[in-house]
Amino acid sequence: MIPSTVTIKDVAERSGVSSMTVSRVINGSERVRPATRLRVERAIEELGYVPSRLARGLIRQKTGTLALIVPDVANPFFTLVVRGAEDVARRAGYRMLLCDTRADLDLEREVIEEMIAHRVEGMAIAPVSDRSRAHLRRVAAFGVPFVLIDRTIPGVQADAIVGDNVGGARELVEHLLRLGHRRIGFVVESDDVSTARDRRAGYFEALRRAGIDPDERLVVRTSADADGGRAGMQALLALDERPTAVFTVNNLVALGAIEAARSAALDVPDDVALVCFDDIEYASRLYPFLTVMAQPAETLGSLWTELLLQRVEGRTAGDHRLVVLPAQFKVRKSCGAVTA
Amino acid sequence: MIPSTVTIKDVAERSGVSSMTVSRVINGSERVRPATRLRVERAIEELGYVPSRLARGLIRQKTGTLALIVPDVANPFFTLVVRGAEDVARRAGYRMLLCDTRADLDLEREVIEEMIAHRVEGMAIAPVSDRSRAHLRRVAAFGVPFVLIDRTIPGVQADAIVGDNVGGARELVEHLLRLGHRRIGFVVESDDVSTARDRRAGYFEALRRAGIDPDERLVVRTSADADGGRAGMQALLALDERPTAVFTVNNLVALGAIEAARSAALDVPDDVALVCFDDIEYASRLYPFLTVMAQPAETLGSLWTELLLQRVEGRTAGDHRLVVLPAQFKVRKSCGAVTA
DNA sequence: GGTGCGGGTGGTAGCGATAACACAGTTTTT
DNA sequence: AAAAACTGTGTTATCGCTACCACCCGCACC
Repeated sequence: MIPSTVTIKDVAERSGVSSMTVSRVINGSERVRPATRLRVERAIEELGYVPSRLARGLIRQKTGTLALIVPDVANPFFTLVVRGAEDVARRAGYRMLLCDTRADLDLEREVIEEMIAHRVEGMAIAPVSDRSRAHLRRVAAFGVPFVLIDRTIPGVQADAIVGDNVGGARELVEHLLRLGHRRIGFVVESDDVSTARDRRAGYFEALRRAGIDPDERLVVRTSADADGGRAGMQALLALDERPTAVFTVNNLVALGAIEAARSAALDVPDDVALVCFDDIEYASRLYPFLTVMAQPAETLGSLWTELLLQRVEGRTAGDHRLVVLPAQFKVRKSCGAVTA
Repeated sequence: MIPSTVTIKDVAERSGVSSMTVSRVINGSERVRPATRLRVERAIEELGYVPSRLARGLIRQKTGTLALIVPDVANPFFTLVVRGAEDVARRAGYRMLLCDTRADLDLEREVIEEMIAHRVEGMAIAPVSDRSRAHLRRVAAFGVPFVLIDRTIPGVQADAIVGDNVGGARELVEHLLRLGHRRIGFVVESDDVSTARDRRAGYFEALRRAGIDPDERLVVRTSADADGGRAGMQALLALDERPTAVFTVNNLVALGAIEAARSAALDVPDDVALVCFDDIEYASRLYPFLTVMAQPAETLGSLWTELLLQRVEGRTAGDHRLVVLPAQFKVRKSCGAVTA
């Protein structure tokens, strides 16, 4: 046990050549006589030699690893991002270090530092909030290419891939307006996350276009999870004039909102209509009643490698690009027409 | 840009000491005069130096990384495993390389090879099937400690953490029996996955204890995803004497089964009762009608590091341990009593 | 005033791989 | 036939860091 790792020298010795020749065989160089190559390959086989990426990385100054940093891997949206990212990274010959920041700024700083120490060749980051700016500047200062995913940050120059938050939100709200809703609640997280900001903008834009004077009391700010959704919905239902429809900033918030509505003995969509951003794949199959603006999460996860590798390999030196992926509107039954 | 990475020598030069002293400062050695330490720390700060884990790993023969290899990160069960694993790995001072094998044996072999090349200090593997045996032998031969999670493999000596599949399945089926069901269908994947084998054993055990002669036609073998569930349910519904209740091997299969039942204009649980292994967190909140045997996925993901690190750090040299986590029975409404 | 000791620091040699060059032997070119 | 080009291989010098040992210094001790 613990066979003190076979090195290139062991292989060289066993096959009676220098380690350079072994290196050439490993790397598929042409400049090796077939007979020699065969001897080396047999020695590799017999010894079970696997070249160390550590050593190779040190001399080549490339580790072959990328980092993906997200606020919550268990969020169904990011789960798909992760799968898309892992897949393309591997196809491109890279391994992926996954970090979950738990939406914690300090933890984010810490893991970013660790990824720098690991000399990852690039990072994809869904930042916690605008306050992640300092962390990203550090990454940039260190010369590590990175791509923002899902969320942008004002003042941070970088390639970014996001969904169409303004347009998507507007479309969802316009859908509710077409159904006759006039008092539309909005449950949203803090404004220092770009997605929240943009969806808020879309919400107001839709109302303005419809000539509706927005009522600030209908906009509730909470945390971006199910607990927040529950609290937000409760707040909306407690209003004197409660909304007939509610737009929640994402899927988890929607879940909490539905639970709160049920607790108040209200039915979705009969008593209160509901729409949200992001789909919940499995839940939607079981309960196909939630109207959502589904983002192409897996695509979002798979595109970043392309952008990143263009930077890494120096194929793109120009301006930073913002890729906005169109969201897909899925009308289901969570928003009946106003009947009252 | 590309500030050609600051090295320990740059720091040494700037602070007027040797790189050994800088190394001592980085590693918190006592043997450094406070004044010197201060000078070095300032230089580190000014240059933005971050020590390379590559170089350190090469000399220390430790990379500080672990690998987690699962068949599908987007499966809600594994998603939780991933989160649990990432969390404890980081707390223990390790980074985590995540690999998704897509339940593909060839891909599994490939990623395992890559993880060996990366010199991870340990792996947690949810193997594709019993045919992963060869891959694990390779890992063992290389002296890399590993833990099996969720699935065991006959003949592979290793620490393992799994749910109580036999007991859980038996309990689910016994629940159906208590409700009066006698013809209980079982939709399961191939027998070369230990979870399927064990749940099958639990299914038969429950029937046997109840004195029921099992009908092999009620056991349908398909793939372990929603498509398989759909096909499996269709097959069961096409029987002359169709089952009044169905047990599916996991949550995704259950989703497909429900869809198939609906397509056949049958209601769950009124026309056919349904139970399954694994919960679907978000779906269950939205549609709280599925009776399941929930496994402590996140715990399963977090325990492995403990087992693994005991091996890595040589704290445990003894026999391999099998940790069986009790499953949690969640009775919801997907299994009404037999009314016909 | 040697000897011993421990604190603080530096020198040197690698970890395992590859880049860059060197070089002998063979083949092609002029 | 000499020069040029190519083939196949080895030598050497790192990559960035740390293990290991050497060393110098000041102070206590006998």
